[in-house]
Parts: sequence; C-alpha cells; structure tokens
Amino acid sequence: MLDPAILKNDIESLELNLERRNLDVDLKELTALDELRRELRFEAEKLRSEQKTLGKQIASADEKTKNELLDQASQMSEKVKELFEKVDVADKNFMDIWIKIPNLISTTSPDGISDKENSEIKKFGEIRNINNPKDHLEIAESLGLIDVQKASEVSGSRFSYLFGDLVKIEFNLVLWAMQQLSDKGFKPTIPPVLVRENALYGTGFFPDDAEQVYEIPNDDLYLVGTSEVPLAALHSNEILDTATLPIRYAGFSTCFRREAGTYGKDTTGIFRVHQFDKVEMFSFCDPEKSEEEHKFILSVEEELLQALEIPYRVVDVCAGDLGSSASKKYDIEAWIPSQQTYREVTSCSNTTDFQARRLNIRGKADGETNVLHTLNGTAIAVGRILIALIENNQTEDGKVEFSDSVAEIIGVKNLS
RNA sequence: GGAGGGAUGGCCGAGCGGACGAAGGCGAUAGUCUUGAAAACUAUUGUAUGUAUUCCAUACCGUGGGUUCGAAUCCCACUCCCUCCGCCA
Repeated sequence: MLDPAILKNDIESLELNLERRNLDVDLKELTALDELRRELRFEAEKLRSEQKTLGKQIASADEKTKNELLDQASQMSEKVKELFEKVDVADKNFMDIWIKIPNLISTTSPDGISDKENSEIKKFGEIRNINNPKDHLEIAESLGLIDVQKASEVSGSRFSYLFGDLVKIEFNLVLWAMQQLSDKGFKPTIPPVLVRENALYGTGFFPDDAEQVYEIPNDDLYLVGTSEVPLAALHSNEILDTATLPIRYAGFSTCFRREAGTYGKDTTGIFRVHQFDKVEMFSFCDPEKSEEEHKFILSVEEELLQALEIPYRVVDVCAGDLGSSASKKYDIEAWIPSQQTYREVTSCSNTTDFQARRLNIRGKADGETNVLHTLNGTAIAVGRILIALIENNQTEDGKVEFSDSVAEIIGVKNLS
C-alpha cells in the first residue's frame, strides 16, 4: 500500500506510475474521497472532544445540574456515534480503492506492457550445442525419475512424482543453498505454509491475485504460493531497531499455486505445477539501502546458478510486467535447450515500503520511526532448477552427466 | 475434541464504571555527585492520525462488536497463551 499522503504531496508521480502500469484510476475521485474522510474525521473528533468534556462535568456535577447535563450528553452521544459511522464508511470507501493501487515503479525500471519488453541486462554461461535436445520429462520419465501420468490420476494435472536420484538432488540442493545463504547472513527458516488472509493482504497477493491461492475454507486458512508470505509477516506490527538491519531470512517451503488462467501453457513436465519446493531469500532493510540490498540478492542468485553451471540471462522486468507489490524486479532466466530459449528460474523484487506499510513493519533510529523496505528473491526453485540441470547436461543417448563440481553439490554424477 | 485459568506500556505488575494513556517496580536515556566506574538522587521514557507542527485534539489496555452521558474496568463473539483429560506424526 502506498502512503495516502502522496495524493496531497506528489500526485504527479502517482499519475505517471499508473500510466506506466497501464492502469486507469480516477485520481480526482480518489482525492475527493480522501479529503472527505479527513474532513469527517476532523469534525467527529472535535465533537468527541466536546463530549468528553461534558462527561467530565457530569461526574462532578451536583444533582440538579446533573440531569440537565445528562440530557445534553445523551444527544451529543447520538451525534458522535452518527458522525463516526460516517467516518467509517468514508474510510472504507477510500481504502477499498486505495488498497488496490500498486506500488510505485522504480524510475530505473524499463517501460513496457508485457514480458516482451523486459530488458536483458546480462548473459552468462556457455550454451552447449546439443543435437535434437530432449525435454526434461522425456529424459526423466524414461529413466524412471518422474511420473506425471500417475500423478494426474491421483491429484490431477500439474502434479508429479519425483523418484530416486531426483529426490536426492533436491535435498542436496536445498541443504547446499541453505548453507550458502546462512554464510551470507540469511537465517535458515522453515515457515508455516498455511496462513490467515491477513498475511496475504499484507504481502499484496490479496485482493488482486486471490484466484491463484488455494483456500482451506473450513479453517479460514490459505496455502502459500511462496514462503515470501509467512517470512514477510514474521515481523508484522513490529518496530525493529534500525541498527539490526538488514534482517535476512532463507525460507524453505513447499509452494502451492492454482495456476488459474494458464491452461495450455507449459503443460509438459514439471515446469509449471501446482506444488513445488523452494528456498527463498527475504530481507527487511533500511529504506536508504534497499537498492543495494536488491543488487546483493540478485548477486546471490547469480552465484548459485553459476555454481550449478547453468547458462542464464538476467532481465530487468518492465513496468507492465511487475506485480502489484514490486517497485523493481529482476528475473533470471535459465537456458532451456528443449525450448531453445531462456525461461524464468528466479525472481527478486524490491517491494520498497509497499508490504511493510500493509504489514505495519517499522524501524526505529534515534527516536524516529519509519516504514521499512522489504525484498524477496528466489534462491532455489527446485523443480525448475532440476529441469535446467537435466536438460543442459543431457547426453546424446538420453541420459544425464554432470561435471565433477556440480556433482559435488548435488551428490549425483549421472542420471541413467 | 472436552474442562478450567488468563491476555494491561520494552519487561514485570496494579487498576475492575468518571481526575486513567494508565500506579509501582525493572530496564533504557540524560543530568547531579565521583579521578573514573558503581551506588544514590533528579528528570525523561509507547504508537499512530489530524485543518496540530516542540503546544493541542483524537484513537489505541489481545481483536471486533455491544451496553452507558462516560469503558482498561460491564456484556457478547473471536484470536492467542497456560493447566488438566482424550487423541495423535
């Protein structure tokens, strides 16, 4: 959520932002709603103040004047109640719209409407020349390492069974990533994957992306699509000592996504599934330093991919392709031989104060409090890393062979 | 799942219808004293919003409603914590 003060102080930035996001919002109406609620509140508070004074008089009044005052106070009470009801309505009218206003886009993010306008800022790694590259499913299925058919019988489409060495690789990857991150000051964390709706509102997934989230209606809980949600909410309603920042977490969790509206997209294998495991980085940091922190998180992502010898490129995500909470986002896309293109394997966002304001996360230094910045980034999205590892290291006879240094990380030299 | 007890400021803890944004203590910060430190003493010590900008007003005593002229205090619902019983990876 943005600071509503922007309506008064810097409406031009807001206008520009909505334009870049290709959104049409009536700012005049919003400003009017904001002014109305302020006005009403001012009036209501004034009256409330009078009511309190009157109430105090009653306490010390003699019997005679007391009845008179009580009469007066009774009427006053009615009025105050009515006025505050109006204030509540005005607040709600404003907030219903305001909560949907997305974060301010960084001036450094490229313009554009869709991912086609994302700008490539770096390429790394050598793309091996593979004759007739097979896709990961074909390879893994034939080696008995993945079964999506049986999974779709049991659970539906976009689920999978992983077997044998792929399981071993997953656990090794996760443990390795945790170790790397821990060395860099990220506290290893296993957060809850079921959360209340508050955490989803706070992180900006609700109300806009609610259709992507699995719901447990009996218990009013939701399955998270990323550990970003419980990690961000970890410090909600807290005031952190600025001297302790940045506070970094490395969260491991299974992630659940409904993938509504993606029918027909990426239907092969485990690229886009309803359930996958992920190690996620999350940072609470000083607003002054969030750009720096963002670059740091990106550099960690690159480091991990480089160690795994996966060719990739980094893209600066354009305005129209940013989620509502992100101010700036870098995606890393790994080379996928079967598709002869780069596909997203990690993503890191600077959400500036957007989530922190909603979650009420503040910092305090020298008696001053301010809303913090939060950032998140993928360390290892297991499924997609497995795909990149399998496809980029496939051999001509449909097997997989890893380099010694990669094998050392993942604990497996060959898939055959 | 059943039966009880509880939730107050950074922490402990009093208050149980009016002078309470909240006693007292601890902690923290500043000052006095001291060669320095400790101790002692003194003062300060939450957050947010506003048509207020070192003043003032309003809100916040787990959350949301209600009763009342007036609620930390009474009533209802919810959430969380603790104890006991049952069940359980």
